[in-house]
Amino acid sequence: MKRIPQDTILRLSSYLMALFNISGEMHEISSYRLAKILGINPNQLRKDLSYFGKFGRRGVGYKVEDLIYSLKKILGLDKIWNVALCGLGNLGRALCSYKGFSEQGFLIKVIFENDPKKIGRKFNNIEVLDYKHIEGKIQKYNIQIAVLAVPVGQAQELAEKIYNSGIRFILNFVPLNINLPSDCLIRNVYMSSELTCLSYFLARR
Amino acid sequence: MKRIPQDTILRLSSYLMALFNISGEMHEISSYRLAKILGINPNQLRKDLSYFGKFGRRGVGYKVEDLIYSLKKILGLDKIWNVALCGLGNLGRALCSYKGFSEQGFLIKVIFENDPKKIGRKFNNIEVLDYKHIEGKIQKYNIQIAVLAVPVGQAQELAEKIYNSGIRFILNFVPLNINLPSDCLIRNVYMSSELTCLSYFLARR
DNA sequence: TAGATTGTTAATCGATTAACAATC
DNA sequence: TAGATTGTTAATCGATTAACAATC
Repeated sequence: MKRIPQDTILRLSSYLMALFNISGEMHEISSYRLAKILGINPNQLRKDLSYFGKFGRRGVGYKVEDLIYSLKKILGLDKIWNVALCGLGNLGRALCSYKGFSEQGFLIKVIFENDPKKIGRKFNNIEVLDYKHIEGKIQKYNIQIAVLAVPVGQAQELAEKIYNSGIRFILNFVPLNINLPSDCLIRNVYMSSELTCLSYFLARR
Repeated sequence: MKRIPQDTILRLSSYLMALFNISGEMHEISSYRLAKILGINPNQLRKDLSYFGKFGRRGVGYKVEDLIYSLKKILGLDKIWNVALCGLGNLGRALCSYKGFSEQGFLIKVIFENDPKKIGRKFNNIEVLDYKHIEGKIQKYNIQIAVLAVPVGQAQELAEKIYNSGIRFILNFVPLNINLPSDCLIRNVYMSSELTCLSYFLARR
């Protein structure tokens, strides 16, 4: 199979999102209509899908339920993934309570902290453990993904601990470019950068 | 000036982030070293900067403090922007308490909600008001940016209200493609899509 | 001066869009 | 059948990378 751009994967995810949102109202949809909802080019939508197979009927379009099913499978959302949340600050607590994650099969199984006041308690019925115990607990809970929501100063060191415990998939909310070997996939969510992007255009409006 | 790619703006923001993180330790830095920290090509860094002028010294590199100053100015971070937060759920509360925003000059001035239990109170010393009053309050507080963190079902209607009140810059956390006239700039933060991207590669590992 | 590094143009690469035969 | 829409190849477009003269 040809190498698939990471942007394609992100778009597939947005197609799925849009399909969820219309699934109550529509049974079938054409690439043209779906692309319009998403504000993109229908050719791109079809091209993205074509990397993975044929999902529509010529002259008709796509069955919404079928395409949802196919996309979930392509994206690995037909499985359950176990997640470790690192950092139980404001953002960590919000992420922990966020329904969107569990609905998609991402389950937060354990929380890591270094604040003695938080360690040993539970949050949302999830154990809050000391950073020190990461290694063993990653195995115990069969964690595949780590979510980083700690202060900037702690992030790099913690990321290395996580890497050494065997984790290779990280969702990073810390405004810092984390340095790990290239076999580790890191997706960065830089919220301030998004605002900054708005700021740039605001200043030139 | 040549049209500047939006990706360039996002990268400039990441350069600034990296410079903040090293500003305590280094006085000068070359494009080569800075690019290495960021995991990108130094040519790209120089190219991105070249859209806006000359910021380094040949044979030497860039003064960290100077480049920070220049980037802040380019990105409009030398100004204060007033923000309205819509939705005081888990995510809304986290965003409201997030230091990263205010540090960069993004000040949340008012919060909008439709839950009668929340309306009329204060959160972090910020007024929580009814959606109904958006129009007038946007003017009163001189708001430039709206942050959307409401349930999916309310987002489109609310976005239209915001648009009609004159806002043209939106940071959207709702997993929905919001449809507004093209003179409105919307940056989407789809947190689930980021996890989904990890899921895709996990499933194929 | 010699070495280093910028700013910028040119070359390459990849992604998006257009076009259209296949087919429902 | 005629109209619609897919799947896919080819053309275009833009972004990234390479290269190098300018210059500190």
